[in-house]
Amino acid sequence: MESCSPSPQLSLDLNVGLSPASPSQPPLASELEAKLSRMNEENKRLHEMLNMVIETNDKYMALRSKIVDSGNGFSPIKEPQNAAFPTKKRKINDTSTISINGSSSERTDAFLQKESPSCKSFQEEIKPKVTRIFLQCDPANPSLVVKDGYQWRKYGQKVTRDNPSPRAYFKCSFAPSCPVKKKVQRSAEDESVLIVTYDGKHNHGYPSTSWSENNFLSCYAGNNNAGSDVEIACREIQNQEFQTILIKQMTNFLIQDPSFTTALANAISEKFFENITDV
DNA sequence: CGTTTTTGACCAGCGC
DNA sequence: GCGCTGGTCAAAAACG
Repeated sequence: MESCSPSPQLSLDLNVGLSPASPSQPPLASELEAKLSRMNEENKRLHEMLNMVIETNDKYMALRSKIVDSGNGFSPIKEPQNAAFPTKKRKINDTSTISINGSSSERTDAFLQKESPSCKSFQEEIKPKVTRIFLQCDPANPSLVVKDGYQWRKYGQKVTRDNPSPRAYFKCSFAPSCPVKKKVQRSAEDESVLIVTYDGKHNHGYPSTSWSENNFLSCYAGNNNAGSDVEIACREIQNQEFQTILIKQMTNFLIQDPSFTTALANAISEKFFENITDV
């Protein structure tokens, strides 16, 4: 995953050790090892970034539930009755929702508003135990396999009432005692969107391999060119524009959540009044 | 031959 | 209690 290295450093490193007189000479083993170690470092870095995003999300969820618990005038909003997650029969666990889209933030926002009109990404009474992720994937590919770095064993598939696309059920098979399950289903409204619901928490470390992470990233970037998707995805993540979009998208989630903005306003005004009363 | 996937059957929760 | 539905089980098939 050489393209995942920070680009200025990469362009320098690639020329190290290459003799100008023999440009066609194959790279030395030491160079390959160096590249491999750089790739591993980059994988770690990306994984840390992913964890940071998840952590930030969890912190927000915890903050929100505290605000709701304290009776600040926020009422939990029920899960919308949408096609992918009907609520008629089963109690749906509180979920956090993360949308991952490599191409367009507007598209994801529009989808979320369409898919979950009342939730608009974070408007639910939420515990971090269940996480829902929206993935942009190739609609022509019928596979419900989402490579996210963990090992999953499929144990069931079911066509649900309100969605013609089957829902696949997976258990984490990396550790025999790991209780984590996930459900994968295409959105009834947009077949290019996979809805992945993670249930539970892994009781083992992240089985980090460059291959699995690369595959997750290739799906993450929503790119269909199998041969070069990893490189393109890595380039996209390194791309400042991509990171800007990611930050914008996270900011939009928070801004669009009226509960969050109200809570923020309350917190600011509280602090403001504290200062006034202190004087 | 071990692992994974498929798929029909079964179970449990919920509304009526 | 009954029927509907989502979730899980487990045997058979497929795969590497």
